Amino acid sequence: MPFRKEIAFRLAALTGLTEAEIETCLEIPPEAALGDYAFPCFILAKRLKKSPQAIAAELAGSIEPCEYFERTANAGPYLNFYLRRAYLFAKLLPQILREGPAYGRSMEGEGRTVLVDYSAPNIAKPFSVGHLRSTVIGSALCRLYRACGYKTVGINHLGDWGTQFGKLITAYRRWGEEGRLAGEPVQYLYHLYVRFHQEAVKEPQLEDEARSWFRRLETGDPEARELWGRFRDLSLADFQRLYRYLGISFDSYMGESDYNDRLTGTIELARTRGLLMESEGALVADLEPYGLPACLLRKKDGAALYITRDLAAAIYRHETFAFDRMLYVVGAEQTLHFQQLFKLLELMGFDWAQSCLHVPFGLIHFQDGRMSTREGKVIFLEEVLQKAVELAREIIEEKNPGLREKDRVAQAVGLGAVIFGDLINDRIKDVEFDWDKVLDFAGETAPYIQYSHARICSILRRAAEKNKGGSSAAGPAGEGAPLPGDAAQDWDLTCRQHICDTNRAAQGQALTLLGEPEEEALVITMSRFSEEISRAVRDNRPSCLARYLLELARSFNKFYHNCPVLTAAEKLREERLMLVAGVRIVLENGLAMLGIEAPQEM
RNA sequence: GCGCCCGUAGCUCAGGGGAUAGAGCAACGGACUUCUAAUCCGUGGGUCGUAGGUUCGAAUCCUACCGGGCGUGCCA
Repeated sequence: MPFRKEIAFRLAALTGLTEAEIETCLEIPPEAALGDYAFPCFILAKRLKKSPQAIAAELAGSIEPCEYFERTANAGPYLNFYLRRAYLFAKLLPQILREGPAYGRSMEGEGRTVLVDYSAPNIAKPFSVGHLRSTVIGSALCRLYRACGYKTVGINHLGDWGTQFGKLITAYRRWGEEGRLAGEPVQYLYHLYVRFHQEAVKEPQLEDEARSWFRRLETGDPEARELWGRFRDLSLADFQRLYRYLGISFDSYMGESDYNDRLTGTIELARTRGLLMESEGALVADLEPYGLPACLLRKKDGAALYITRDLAAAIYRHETFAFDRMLYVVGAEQTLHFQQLFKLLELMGFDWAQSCLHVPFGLIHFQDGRMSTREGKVIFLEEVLQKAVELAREIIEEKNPGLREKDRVAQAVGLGAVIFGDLINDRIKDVEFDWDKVLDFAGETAPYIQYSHARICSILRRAAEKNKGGSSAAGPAGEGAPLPGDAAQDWDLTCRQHICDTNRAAQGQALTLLGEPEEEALVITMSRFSEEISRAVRDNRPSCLARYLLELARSFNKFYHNCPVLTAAEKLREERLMLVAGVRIVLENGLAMLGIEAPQEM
């Protein structure tokens, strides 16, 4: 809704401030009684040589009511704007119902392409909860940018190259058993990886052997290539199973190994730009003049490094996708790496280096220290997801044993809880892994939002049944709970029918009966949906949207407890049905942007 | 040593120049003959790490210090 812009436009004419300046100062008052938007007048005090209180009073007197705002009032140094309730109920609400799944989408990024590099697990290491953050944050960012009209390309830059493969080859040649590899590939490779590090403590020459095997891999040694290929394929298949389960997909799986034939060219380019010097047999870029430590592009044994492959990948991506922006959703511990990467790209003459952005996030750790794949101190994502889904299943069994499609609902709720748990907090914060928290489905969680959504669906379903004289259109059993993601079925027919009815009603009549504080709070909160999406995109922080959805769900639950829908008098019932149908749309669309399903029953 | 990040209620965290610092969890007390109690209502709970500074105004910006995390050339 264009409320902020409207205020900025009107105040710009009266104050001489620019619209952008005004928009950035606008706030939401701490109490509903103080209005819906507020402009603090302090910044004008000096210029006008008047007290902010006087300015607020003056402005309040010279702003006429309009379509959006029914009045303005000064409260101390603030100029407060009161949204026209009739507008919200009669215009915004029908708009939400009309747009349905499209509500919240915008075209603000039209014509621009954003690459998002995320997940990027190390092949041949099991997927741990540590990898979840990049996966879930990156996936949400893709969906959010897409919702804003950007063309997005999600890239899974697989960690399928590097010294760890030398380690694995070494370990497999020493202790490997064909049968075990075939049986449980990822678990077994992990076992070998841990064993390698255990043995390497006693036998340090293992590390040299591993480096040498990696070097042979790089030069195309057939035995090394053959083993690497098998490790890679087996692991990738396992990851893809997990991504499918999580409902996450990528546009490209190009990994580190895919850039091998571009490494020499990349190094040459850096050399011709005068960026490289030799030091102790290695090729080094001196970044000292830019306040960064020097970085190695090639080891003394001739093998390339992570940053070399990242340079090659970035160049390739810009050639291929001509992106306007590229995000690297990678842990904060790699901040320095990306500073060096971006600086090198710039020095190599790529002006698009400034379009590259590291989107860092904090570490997941245990109470007593960090997770470590090498030491075997990890929690597998698979285990977390399984436990969450199982628990959801138990709760369903206890609370709603008659529910159809229990497994699918349990999956939506369990996965939702885990995904949301990772998105709710500012990504930069470290998080302590805590089973109790992961398996908590009450309070600020996805199940809380999903439950609100399911309750609305239940109201809409009952209303539709009532309208049809008891005959249900929900399917053969009449109690169906189809889940989103099921193409044609993802929208319960009864709900759809009902929304069509209310939509027709909305066009024909003004909504005049709504006006309880809970009802106003709902529609005002809904009006902020697109603002919150924009903010999440602007700051690359899905947590903004996650928190907003909680607020809306909380607001709905208050309404639910204070304002009966089905038992209200007929006209009021119709209007309230429209209201909750709108809330349902926002909840479902918002959850979808976070990669979370919204079951219609739970 | 140097660099970056974090420090807000017992716990987990919002708020990132503006009105009386907010949620959830945990604790205690209430609400299911009424649209799903995975819910709602109420109570208690704060030197916003410390000390300075900038400002009409600081949890928010700056400086220093303290505490924790991460990084700091042959890993990714």
